[in-house]
Formats: sequence, structure tokens, C-alpha cells
Amino acid sequence: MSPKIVDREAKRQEILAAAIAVFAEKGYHSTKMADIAQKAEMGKGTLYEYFRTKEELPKTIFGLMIQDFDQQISKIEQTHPDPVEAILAGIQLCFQDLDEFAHVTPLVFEVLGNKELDRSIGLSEDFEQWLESLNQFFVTQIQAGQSQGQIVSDLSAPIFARMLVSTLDGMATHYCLFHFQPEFFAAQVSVLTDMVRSYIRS
Amino acid sequence: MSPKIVDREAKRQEILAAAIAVFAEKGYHSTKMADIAQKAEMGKGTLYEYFRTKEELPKTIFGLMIQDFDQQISKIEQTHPDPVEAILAGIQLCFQDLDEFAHVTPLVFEVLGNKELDRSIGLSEDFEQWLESLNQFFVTQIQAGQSQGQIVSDLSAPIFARMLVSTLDGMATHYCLFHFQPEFFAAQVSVLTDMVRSYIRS
Amino acid sequence: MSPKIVDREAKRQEILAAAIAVFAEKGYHSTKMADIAQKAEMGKGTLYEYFRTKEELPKTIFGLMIQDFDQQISKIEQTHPDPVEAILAGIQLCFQDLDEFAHVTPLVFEVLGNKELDRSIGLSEDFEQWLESLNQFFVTQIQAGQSQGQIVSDLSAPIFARMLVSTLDGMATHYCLFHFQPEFFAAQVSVLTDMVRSYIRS
Amino acid sequence: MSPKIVDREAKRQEILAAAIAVFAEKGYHSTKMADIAQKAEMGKGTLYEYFRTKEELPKTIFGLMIQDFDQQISKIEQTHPDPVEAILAGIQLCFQDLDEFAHVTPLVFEVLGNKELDRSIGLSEDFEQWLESLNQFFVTQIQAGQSQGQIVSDLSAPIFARMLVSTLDGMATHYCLFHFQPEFFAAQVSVLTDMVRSYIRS
DNA sequence: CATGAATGAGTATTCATTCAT
DNA sequence: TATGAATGAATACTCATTCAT
Repeated sequence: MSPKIVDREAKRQEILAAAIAVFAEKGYHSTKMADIAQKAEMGKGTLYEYFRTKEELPKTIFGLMIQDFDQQISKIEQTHPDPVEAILAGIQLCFQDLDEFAHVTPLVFEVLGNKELDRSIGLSEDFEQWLESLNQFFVTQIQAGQSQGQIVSDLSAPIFARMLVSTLDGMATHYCLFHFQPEFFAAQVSVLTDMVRSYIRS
Repeated sequence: MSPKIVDREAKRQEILAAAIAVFAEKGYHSTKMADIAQKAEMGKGTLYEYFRTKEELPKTIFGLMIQDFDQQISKIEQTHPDPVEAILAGIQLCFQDLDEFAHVTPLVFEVLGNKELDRSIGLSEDFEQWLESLNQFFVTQIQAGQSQGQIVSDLSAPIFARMLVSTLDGMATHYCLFHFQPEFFAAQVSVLTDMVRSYIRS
Repeated sequence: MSPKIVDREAKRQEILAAAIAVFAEKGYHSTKMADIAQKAEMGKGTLYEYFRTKEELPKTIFGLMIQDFDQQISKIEQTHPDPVEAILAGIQLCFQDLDEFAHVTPLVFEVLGNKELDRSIGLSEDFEQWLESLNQFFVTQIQAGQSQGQIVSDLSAPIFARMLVSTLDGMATHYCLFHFQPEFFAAQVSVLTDMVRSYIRS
Repeated sequence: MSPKIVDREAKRQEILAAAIAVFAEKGYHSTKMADIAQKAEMGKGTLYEYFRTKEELPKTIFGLMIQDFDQQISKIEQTHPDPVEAILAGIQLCFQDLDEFAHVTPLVFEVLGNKELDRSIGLSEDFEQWLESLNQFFVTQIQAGQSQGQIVSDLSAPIFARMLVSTLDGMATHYCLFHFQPEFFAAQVSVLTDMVRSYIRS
């Protein structure tokens, strides 16, 4: 961790922050490298000292986001011994720091929507894997709950879990896209939590 | 309805079909007008006889899709006098003909994700309005059910409805994006339906 | 001169009139064949029954104009036995029907200005030839006047004639381009005539 | 005047020189930006670093030319106290550096001839204004000469001046278009000068 | 003869990327 | 290391011309 490395990393973060901001404002295809350079207050050439191509920017952005999330999910497993509580905590987690995600949502959309771009960035794969790990978390917790008798046994863990994942993504996405009032959204989350709890508890 | 009008309309449909196919395969930005022309087996120039610009293609595609949906929602209101049944039918409707929608999902993503593009196509507006009409449908049915005593009265119709809309969109989207096995998805829908019914029924 | 030929000729004239009108309004390069067809109230395809290419239109227009002028110049030679009078009549001729020419002036400019276009239309050649025949007319008259003793003998006929041709073209062109008041322009012509007469008369 | 500014201005001149050369050879509409880039020995993209659009090239070319002329006209007023001499000097000025103008004449023609192009370049306006300032110069000198008794008093200054302007433009234009022998043209100018002098002197 | 739908060659402009300084 | 001037591949759209009806 020489000072040079720190500098490099700091500069990479500056660039990413600028990129996120500009991508959020104009979208990936409408953003020029020059825009990002200007936002980051450096020359166009400098960007290429830190990122080989334009595509590497969203690639890196997504990588960091997913990494963050995975770490937090792992924590829940450790801190919530009760499966039902863990599930509800997992739901909460999906809606945490959503305002931060909101900036990146359009970028995710645009990249996922463009297969050619997606192929070279590999977001789909990462995204699926991310959802899959969330799914696995729920499956595991449900099955644990069932074997402990807290969760109704005639519930298909894989099916319910996957439905829950889609639901959470849908709700989070709508929040990010349509900028609900925080209270309104909190109420929705509350209703969902309530519904899920009463549906799965035996 | 002279033969010429029939021809024109048929040709527009041909072009739209080709456009949908190519957009689905490569994404909007990666699709060249030449690609669409080739797919539609006609010259580039011909495309411009039927659509003024490239942007007019997704615009038209979205317009037709949304129109279809609105008509079907109206039918449900008429054919399902029972509110709970109407709600469940509405849920079913969201998952009907999903394979057709699947082709267009990436296009929707890409356009929604790119603010600049979205502004000139106006998809966001249409899309929000579409979700809003679905939301209204659920709100209306829930309130009707509450006044008839079939639905628990301590449920906030606007909050539950909006959560349900996000949920349905999330599930439909995941189906379109990740190409679930039909049976697997049907099972998810079944669980959702079951959960919703037992949650709202008094 | 069967009726068919008359019809053909009439239709050609219709097209040329439309072409002149549209060329005058928008210029050659900005005029689409479709514009001319619309102005002439016929189909685009019909134009091609009467003129092989777009370039043939200005070619024909110029041809007719020059032909007209040549005929009129010949008349002067026959009707004005007095050389000085003939010269002044030649000057007058250049300013006759100028309003009709005014429509075509921009077209002439645009074609003369574009060497590539000019090459294939051959306007430069025609135009030079036209000016040359006017020049010859003046040369001939001046020399006749000199041998008859009416025109000062120490005047170089070729030099004065060519200067006069440029002058006439300059004045006619400015009238066409800048749309002088007729009286203002008539006064200019009068001054020129007066100056020329007093300069050449012995 | 940092070195960068010097470079930029030099490069602009290089491009303009190339543009003038190619426009002269093929005409505005027939000239591709690639042609100019090749002539200037740089990439197409570089042109756009210095000029936003193709139209900006003739716009700039005309601007520089007109500016030059205005400056020179002002000098004459100061250096020629005698009105008749000033007028003759003005005439001479119009024929100075004509070979340089010759390259641009076709471009002027093409732009003036195409209303659509002219509108966005604004050449007509500049050109009229230029002629008007020349006209004003002559009007002023004639009237000064008349009040000093050197110029015949029964001469309408505005009418004669405007006629003279058209004449000068006509002669200059024909020289540029038809590439007269310099001696032949000088003789024409000499005759014109002689004629004007003897016509206006009292 | 008349038509206008179909065509595709042709072009201004953009922008990711490079590299000399 | 930082820069931004230079580059040219890439692409939507136009329009003269053709030809089936």
C-alpha cells in the first residue's frame, strides 16, 4: 500500500463517481468519455490511464455494487439465527441504501437491455449470480425454518424464494425508477413483510 | 380500405416485426437500420417510407403493446363481478402472453435506461401511465371488496395495490429476462396468488 | 406535328415552368425531383418520361433562354442600320424581360459556381458563347461605326465591347439579385446609355 | 498568445486554404469534407475540431474577404483628397488582388444561387452590405466633387454610383470567371476609367 | 402513358481511442 | 503521469432514379 497505489485507487474512485453521475444523467450510450472527463475534472487521456475502455466503467461499477451486497447478505446469516427473522432481514437489506442504487438503476437497465453491450460487460451473468445468491439465502433460510418447524412445511422453498426475489427486485426497481415518497414505499415494504411473515409462519 | 392501404399497414407490420426481432437480438443502440432492412427483406430506403426515424420504431412498438393491455384490463372488470376474483384475474393477465413480451423486454429496458432516448420516445410516461392504470384497477377492486366485506378492512388499498404492481412487474420481468421454465414460473404465480388471496380475504 | 407531339411539348413546358419556379425558390441542389413533380402536379415518374435526368432540366432551361436571346440580337442588326443606334439598342435588349430572367439568375449562379455540375450541364460554354456573340455584335457595330466615321477611331473595339458586355451583365445581374425599383434601374440604364454614347461618338 | 493559440490559428488557415482550393475545383455541394481533409493532409475529424460544420467554412472565408476589403476602402478616403482621384482609386481597388478572389468566385456564385444555403450562411446580407459600402463611398465622393465643382452637377450621385458598382462587379466577375489575359483586362479597366473620368468631370 | 413504391449509393457528423508532448 | 489534439470507423438519413402495375 505505497502512497502511489493509494493515489491510483483514489483516482479510480473519482472517475467512477463521475461516471456514475454522468451515466445516471444521460444514460450509457449518450454519455461521452469527454463528459466523464469533464465531470471528473481531468483530461480525457487520463481516464484511459485508469480504465482501458468505456465499457470497463460500468463493468467496474457493477462489480463493486454486487460485491458490497454479497458481504452484507453474509452478515445477516451470522447475526440472525432465527430463519424467519433472517428472511425478513434479507428483505430489509434489499431496500437499504436504495437511494444510492437509484442512480445506477438506469445504467443497469440500459446495459441489460442491450445484449451486445451486455455480452461484453457480462452484467447479465453477474446479475443472475447475484439474484441467485439472494435466492440461495432465502432457500436456505426457508428450509432451515421448515426443519425447525417455524415455517410451514408444505411450502416449496425454491419456488417461494425465487418468487420473493423477483418481488423484491420489482419493488426496489419501481422505487428507483419512480421515486416514490419514502413513507409510501416504507408502507409497501411493511405490507410485504407482513404478508410474507403470515404466509410462511406455521 | 383500398388495396393500397392494406398494403401499407401490412408493410408497417412486417417492418415492426423485423425491428422487434433485431432489437431483441442486439439492443436498440447496436441495431443499425440496415440490419432491420435486411431482416425485413427490403431496402433501407423503404423503412423510411413507413417510419420517419429510427426512434419511431420503438415508439410505435410500445404504443401497440400498451394499447393491447389496456383493452384486456377493461374486459376483466366487466367479466369478474367478484373483487377477489377480479384481482386474481388481473394477476393472471399480467402473466399472459408473456413470451410475446419477452422479446420486447430488453428494448424497454434500454429505452427506459437512457434518459435522452426516453425523452424523445416518451416511453417512461406511457409506462408509468400503464402501471398506474393497473394500479387503479387493483385499488378499485380492493375497495369494492372491502365495502362488500370480502376483503379485510384494515388493508390500505393504495399501498397494497402499488406493492402488488411492483411485484407483478418484477416477476414478469424476471421471467422475460431469465427465461424460467414455464412450469417453474407457473408454480411461482400459483404461490403468489395463494399468498395474496389468503392475505386479503377476510 | 401530330397532336401527340403537341401534347408532349406542352407537358415538357409545364415541367420546365415548374422546375424554374422551384429552382428559383430553393436552388438547384435543394430542389428535389419530388418538389418539381408536385409543383407540376404530376407523378415523379412522369418527369422521367420527359427528361432523362435532373441535370437535363437546367440544361434545357438555359438552352431555351440563350436561343431566345440570339434571335433577338439578330433582329437588331437588321432593324438598326445606324451602328451607334444598334449599340444602344443592344444595351436596351439586355435589360428587356429582365424580370423573367430574374427567376433564373440564382439557378445560373449555382450551376456556374459548381464546376462539377457545370461540366456535365455545359452552361459555362453556352454562357461564354452567348456573351461572345453579344461581344461580337458590339465589336461589329463599333467597327462599322468607325469605318463610317460615327465612332471615334482611337477606340479599341474588342476591348470596349468586352468591357461593355461585362458591364451589362453586371447591371442585369444586380437588378435580378437585388430587385431594384424599376425606375431606379431605368435611371441607371439611362445614365449608362448616355455615358456610352458620349464616349464613343466622334 | 501562447503557442497553442498560434497553432490553432495556423491550422484554421491551413484548413481554409484547403477548403478554398477544393471548393474552387469542384464547387461547394460537390465537395466532400473528406476531400478537404485530404487536401489539408489531416483527418476528417480534425476539421471538426476547428469548424463546427461544413457551412462554417464558406461563412468564414467570406467573412475574411469582406473584412479585408472594407479596410482598404477606408484607406482610400484618407489618402485621396481629390474626389475624382478617389473614385478612380476606388475603381482600381476593385480590381486589385483579383486573382486571389478568382478562386472564391465560384463559391460565392454557388452560395448566392442557393437560397437555402445562403440563408444559413448569410452571404447575401454580407455581400449586399459590402456593395452598399462601396456604393456609399462613390456617392460621397461624387457629391464632394460636385460641391467642389470638379464633377458635373447634373449627375445623380446615387444613380451613377450604383451603376458603377454593378459595372465593377460585372467586370471583376467576368475576369474571375473567364480568366482574361491580364493585359486584355487591364486595357478594359483603362477604358472604363477613361470613360468614367471624361463623363463625370466638369 | 402515368404513377409512386422501392431502392441503395452517397455524406455530414460523432466519439472512443491513441499518442506525442 | 497527465493531457487533449488528432484520428477514422461507424451510421442515420436523403433523394435521384427505376420499374411493376
